[in-house]
Amino acid sequence: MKNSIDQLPARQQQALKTRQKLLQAGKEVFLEKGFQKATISQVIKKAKTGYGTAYVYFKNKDELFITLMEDLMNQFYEVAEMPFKPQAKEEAYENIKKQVRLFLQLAMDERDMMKVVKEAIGVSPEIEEKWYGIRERFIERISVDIRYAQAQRLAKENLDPALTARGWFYSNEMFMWELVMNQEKYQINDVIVNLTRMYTGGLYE
Amino acid sequence: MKNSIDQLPARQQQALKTRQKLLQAGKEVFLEKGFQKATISQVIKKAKTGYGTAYVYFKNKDELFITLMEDLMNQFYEVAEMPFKPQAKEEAYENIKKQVRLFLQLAMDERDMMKVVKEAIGVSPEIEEKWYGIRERFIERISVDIRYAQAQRLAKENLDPALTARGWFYSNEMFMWELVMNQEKYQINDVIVNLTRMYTGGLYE
DNA sequence: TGTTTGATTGACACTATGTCAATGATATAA
DNA sequence: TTATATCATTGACATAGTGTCAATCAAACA
Repeated sequence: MKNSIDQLPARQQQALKTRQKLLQAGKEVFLEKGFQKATISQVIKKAKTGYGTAYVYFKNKDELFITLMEDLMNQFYEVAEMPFKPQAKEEAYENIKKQVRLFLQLAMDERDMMKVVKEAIGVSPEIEEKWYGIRERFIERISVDIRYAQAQRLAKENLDPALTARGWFYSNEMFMWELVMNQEKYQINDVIVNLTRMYTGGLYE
Repeated sequence: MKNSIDQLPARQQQALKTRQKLLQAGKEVFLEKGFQKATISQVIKKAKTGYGTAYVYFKNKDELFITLMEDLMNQFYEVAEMPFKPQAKEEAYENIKKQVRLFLQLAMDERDMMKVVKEAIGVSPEIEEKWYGIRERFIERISVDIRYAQAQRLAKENLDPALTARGWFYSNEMFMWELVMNQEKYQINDVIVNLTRMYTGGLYE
């Protein structure tokens, strides 16, 4: 149990605690005010620290938010890495549906936070970059899956894996944001079924 | 020729001219600095007017930018309203390809401005709203097209027109932004062909 | 106990916004 | 022609946020 928090020197303990207070207060303020309207003053007030203290632990508002996002983003990375080795078209269809559901469900489980994330992506280049990392990870992974399906003669070979993966993820991502911002508008299941049908079979007879 | 600019009272002429100077200066500043880093001070300096003058003609930076966007947005509306009455699957495929090309081409022709638009969408709820208007117009129009194709027995009837239209537009939109931000990464033709193939025929055999 | 180290702090300099009372120039009326 | 009304123009001001830093305070150490 070396390095357990409660046997650190009291000074470092205190510092850790201050940092935690700032993170907790930050989360509350971001959820309440949104990203743009949240200010450092509101955070330090809620955390009961001095103004300068926030800047000791975080370079600025963006960095504070990125730290708060990290957990959530790691969960997305996990979904992106799901294995995919279908032996038949039907199995592929089911696998795909399952991954779409996990992706959308994760976003909906963290809906309040995801709303703030969306706002933050638009405002802060650093946070946008973080999200692009997730996106590219998904697309890379889906590309691999498509190449695998093509090798198995399940998928059409005249489609470019990278472009197809990208287009497919874009639809998923945008529906995700739509559901996050506008839960009531669509049934999550309808979205999944329609997306997957489109992807696997196309629109035309 | 009633109301032609040069027979208005000199005072109104002057006012019009001031407004134009602000718009021109605004465009230059936005293109040079981007949306967030553009300031009213930079604009009025370039327009050679007093600080307060900008606020006489525009409520704030957002309104000034929206005025500058208007032309461009109307061009998108025109693309959205393109007619679509295919008699056969091949004709549908060609029609769709044509519309995708117009959409992407318009964005690329106004690439510098579209970069700023993208940034502005993320920062300003009013501007985001404007873009959502365009998006919904496209989706509405595509939904109609899909229903038409379904009625003609060209398109699969087990797909929901509204959801399918939305998913399809999302792919197009996101590729558009990708091309705008990152021209060199993809060949515009490859994108069009792959998107259209996916949409009409799906990924799986 | 005295000294060093590092956590904490708020005042400060800076940058931007949006408002408004004053100014100046044009149109109108006498 | 002159007086007056109208309205475009203006920059100083109040406000609100950011990020920095020299000073302070308390724990660790010698």
